[in-house]
Amino acid sequence: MFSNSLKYAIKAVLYLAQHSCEKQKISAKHISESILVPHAYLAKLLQELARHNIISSSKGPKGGFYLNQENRQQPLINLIRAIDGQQKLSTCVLSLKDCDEKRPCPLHNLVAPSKKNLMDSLEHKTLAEISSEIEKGISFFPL
Amino acid sequence: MFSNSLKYAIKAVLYLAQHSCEKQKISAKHISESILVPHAYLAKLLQELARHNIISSSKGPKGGFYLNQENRQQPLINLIRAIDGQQKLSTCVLSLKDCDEKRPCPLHNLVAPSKKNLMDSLEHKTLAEISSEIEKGISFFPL
DNA sequence: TCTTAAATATGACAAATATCATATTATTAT
DNA sequence: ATAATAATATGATATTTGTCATATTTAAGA
Ligand code: FES
Ligand code: FES
Repeated sequence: MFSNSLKYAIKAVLYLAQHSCEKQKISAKHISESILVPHAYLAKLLQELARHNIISSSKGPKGGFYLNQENRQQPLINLIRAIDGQQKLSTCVLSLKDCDEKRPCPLHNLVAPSKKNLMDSLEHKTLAEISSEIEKGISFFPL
Repeated sequence: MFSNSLKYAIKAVLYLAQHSCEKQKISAKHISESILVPHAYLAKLLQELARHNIISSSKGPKGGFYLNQENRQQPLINLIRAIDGQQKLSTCVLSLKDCDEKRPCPLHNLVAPSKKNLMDSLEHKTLAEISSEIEKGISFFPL
């Protein structure tokens, strides 16, 4: 459902949401060891996320990656789009040209409701909200 | 969302649902030309589907692939499992070991309802039903 | 029984994704 | 200023997925 890269990216960002702030930046190495993801690979993903302004970064000693307030207020879908690209989730499941309510493909009516539901969720849930649910014990993020 | 292989397989099976029966078998070559899928690749997929009893086949002249009554009564999920394997749809979106309502991962509550909804749909909709909707003009299957 | 049409089995090749490595650049602190 | 730290840019390798090709087996029909 989600690519490997995306899973890693989500884990890393959630880790940052919980352990970083403007004053407490975290290195790619530290993150990779914490969430058990190959560090060279994660570094690349983090760079991509920083480039898309999903996360923040600063170079040099005491530098690292972190989430600022603006980052935290973004919906999860932004992260997904940054890693997997724009279209992945929005195209027809059979890759037909125009996925259209007027001319639905044989699977459209079957999957469209679930998909719309999922998209709405991803569109509205912010990183801050997800992080807060972990803190409240509503969800669990094992490392 | 669905792999390329799966999309091709679904198209081929829907084509068979509409154009084949025990007395009217269709060759891989004919199918591949009709649904515009590379024929060597499709042949492999069709063989895999036949092996899993999603579709029927017979060798030799006048042979080919087709759907019998039993094939048509199967839910779409069987086809998906035959091509993409058992686990793809059932695992945690973050690949955590036990996706559990008791200990939901940070994305579980967000995606689980949509996923459950989709799984239920795929579990209950038969190939016959999908095919019938195309015939009734409820959905469209452009070739 | 022989030819032919088709699936089946197997494997080679290509492209995309995932993984690893390294040289460069920027920033902090001494 | 200089040394150390950490991101950035770039690219190499490995694995998976997608694509293509071919030899073998089975069954129909002449
Ligand atoms: S037309 Fe295929 S999913 Fe909408
Ligand atoms: S625990 Fe991750 S999706 Fe259920």
